Amino acid sequence: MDFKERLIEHYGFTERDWNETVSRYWPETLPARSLFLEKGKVATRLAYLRSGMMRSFFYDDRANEITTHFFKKGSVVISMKSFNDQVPSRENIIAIEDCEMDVITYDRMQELIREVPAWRQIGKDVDEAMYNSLLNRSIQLQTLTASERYELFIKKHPDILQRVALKHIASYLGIDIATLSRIRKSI
Amino acid sequence: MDFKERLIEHYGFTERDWNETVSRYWPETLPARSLFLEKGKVATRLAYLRSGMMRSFFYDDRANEITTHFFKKGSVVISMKSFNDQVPSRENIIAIEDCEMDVITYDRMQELIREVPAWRQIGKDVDEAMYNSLLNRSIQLQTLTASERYELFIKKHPDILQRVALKHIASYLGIDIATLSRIRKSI
DNA sequence: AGCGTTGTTTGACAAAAGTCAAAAAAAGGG
DNA sequence: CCCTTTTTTTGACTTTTGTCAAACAACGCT
Repeated sequence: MDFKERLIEHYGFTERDWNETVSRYWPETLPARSLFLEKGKVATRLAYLRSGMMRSFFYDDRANEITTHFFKKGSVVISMKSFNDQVPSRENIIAIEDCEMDVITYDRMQELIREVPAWRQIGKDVDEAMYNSLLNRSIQLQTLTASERYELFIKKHPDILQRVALKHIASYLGIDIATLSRIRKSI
Repeated sequence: MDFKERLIEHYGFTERDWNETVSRYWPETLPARSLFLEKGKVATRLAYLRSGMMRSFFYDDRANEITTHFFKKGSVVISMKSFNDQVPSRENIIAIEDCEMDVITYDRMQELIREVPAWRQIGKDVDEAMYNSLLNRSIQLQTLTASERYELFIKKHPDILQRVALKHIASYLGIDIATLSRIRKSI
């Protein structure tokens, strides 16, 4: 089911709603290793990721990159706090691979919500999905050992494993890269 | 600043808005060690905690209680997913001390949002505050050692430390109770 | 106040995870 | 394709954290 069908089925979109929507999004590409959002800047845009992969990260006190999220094809790329409140972002979002996306600005999104009220609900649902995934993640960090976290990760995200540097997965899981390497050998 | 003043100042409440609001909340008390919300049940209520303290928790595979959140005086007691989506809760919420609260049901809240649209924004703001606190928490679990997590916790929540069993703080921080006891001795 | 229950500390030990440094492997760019 | 840079693996070692069991302390209830 593609995006349009989902909007019609889930949110009762009419043909007009769809036209109001597509007229405010535009396609963009982002080459691998370039930033979608930079720390300190306000997130003015949100993207629907058609292909490729991104990750969000920040630097800890020793200047290590700490990865906080992976964005896969079909998901919404957003820094929730920065976009929703229009405040400077604390994290960077960077393309891991060449990406194709549909982009909308904050202002256009506000317009769209006025024109197509269902978008308010969609926004809420996106926020909620991100909250739930964060809740799962934090429970895992709280209760599982390093190898349990890794095994769960490869079970749930075999696709990410194939395409992302192990050091990013290690930092995402809160494991030292050398330790992760040994965990992988022992499985 | 009390609750009414905050609503007037922050959300532009009128006298009428305030009356619509208070008519839908009612005071309730909950004695220490009794449940505000039970796992498996739909969260039909939300509470503003006037006094006392609560915590949310679930059981892991070895039947240990895993504490996921502490609710202090002045905060909103809610199981976000269960209340917002009206689905069965995965967690319990229990009073740690005798609690006084102002309670509203999901249905009344929907009414209130229709009568006083600012409540939609308040709901969003509450959700967002919970998201941000969860994000901080998960970054801490991801990047800090057990003792760093504990030291940060006592710095940010000295009040909780005084009033809550250490084993709940230990499980909240993802630390074994014996290890926490040794960390405390070493500080 | 007394008693049973629950929570906390401690010791001895084991397991898990991190550190540092070097070597090996893989990836990126001309 | 080669060279440089980055990433991953590995070894030797240290530190951190967990486990189990027992002793001790605090708490809740009658």
